Amino acid sequence: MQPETKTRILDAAELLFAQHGLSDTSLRAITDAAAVNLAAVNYHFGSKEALIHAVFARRLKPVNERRLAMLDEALSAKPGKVQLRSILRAFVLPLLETAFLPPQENCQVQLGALIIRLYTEPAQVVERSFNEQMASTAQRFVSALHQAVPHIENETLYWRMNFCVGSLVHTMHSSTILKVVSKGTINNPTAARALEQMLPFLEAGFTARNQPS
Amino acid sequence: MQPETKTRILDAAELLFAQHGLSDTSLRAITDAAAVNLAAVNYHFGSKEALIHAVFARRLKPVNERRLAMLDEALSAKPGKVQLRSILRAFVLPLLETAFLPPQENCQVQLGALIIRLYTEPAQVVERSFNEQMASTAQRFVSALHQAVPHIENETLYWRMNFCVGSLVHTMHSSTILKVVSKGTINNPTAARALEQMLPFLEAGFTARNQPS
DNA sequence: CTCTGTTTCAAACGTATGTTTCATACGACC
DNA sequence: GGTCGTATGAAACATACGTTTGAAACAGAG
Repeated sequence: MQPETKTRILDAAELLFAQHGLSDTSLRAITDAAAVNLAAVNYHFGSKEALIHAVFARRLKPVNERRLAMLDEALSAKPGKVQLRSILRAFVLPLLETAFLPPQENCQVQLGALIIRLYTEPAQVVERSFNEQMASTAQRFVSALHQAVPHIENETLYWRMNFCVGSLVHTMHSSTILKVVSKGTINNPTAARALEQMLPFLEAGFTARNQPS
Repeated sequence: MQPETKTRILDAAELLFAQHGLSDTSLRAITDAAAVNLAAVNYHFGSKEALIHAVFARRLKPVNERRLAMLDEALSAKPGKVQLRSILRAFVLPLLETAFLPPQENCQVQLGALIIRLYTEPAQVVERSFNEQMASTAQRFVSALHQAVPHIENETLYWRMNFCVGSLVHTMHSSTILKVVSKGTINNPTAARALEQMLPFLEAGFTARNQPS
């Protein structure tokens, strides 16, 4: 028995989904890349839709677990004064590090491009994956942020959380755009580089007062 | 002669592309919605790919023109001291106002969901549209920002520009996510509301110093 | 070895896709 | 009114898709 078949499919599917999108990746392309039989997908996963769900779940689950672990640590560090930056880091770092992970031998994670699919492919396929993995996580971070910057009203906090997610997702996805706009100055951004650029930006944004323009 | 056929196709295609994605929208679905013959698409546009390009060009061109016009105004207002916020507004407002436009009679613009496709559908189809419309615009804004916040080094400016685009794109796209996370508090965001939330956030982010964490 | 449950394989099924074809209808111009 | 370039129409084309089928290969247990 080769239990590798399932993971081989997952690896190939993840890469191709990230590169070409969910709909533009055929099961035949996946099974060819994985060097398995076409019928293996339906045998092991049941359907293409179920495969998509499995691909996302495999990556998002550990990321969100690490996020919440870091958040707990950030919240318990100083009971009185909650550090804004450590909360932001807990939200941002696990995703960035996974996204900018250098390609492994068998399985090259392409989380950035993959996550974009979560936000674009409109079917319930993806909405389910998102709600399961992300919604509760986001809720916990919002309430943590509320402690860190109590002078910011709730609605503004939601907006800024949204901006934060946008910056994060876009950073993971479009390092190519970054390359183009910077005329090649920024070539191969690492997670650490992205982090040290991102945290001051977000921190300043979250503490800003909403003075009228 | 009905010149409306082309625009009817464009309108239907734009709506369906935004809702279901480029690949998941068939020409038959478009022509059915537009109440035109199936062959009309290939007759008027040549191919599905050319139709996609036309759909994007129709919306992005006026947005970028307005952006550059507002940027010129912002730069010429005070020759000595360039206002950061007016630059950011020039970059953000045209897109937001188009994205949050209430649905018209014939043609309901869905620019937010549409733009996401630009960043996701990886084919050269879309890359061409992006490069044509966006690259030069971004360049001009970066150099304008350089005047407004001269104490920020160039690489950081590129990163922040990227964060800005991410916040913008994500805001236009995921008003539904905003609704979910805010538990319904934020229901139907307008362009003005998004703007007054976004500008202080971005302004603070752009002026922030990159102190180490 | 035989039997049983699991996994692989080649082939086929039905359907949906983008594109093309060719005949018809329309509208302006001489 | 006849003619020509443009536009529409119904139908067909070839291909690619997700899924299913049924037989073969394989594993471990009795």
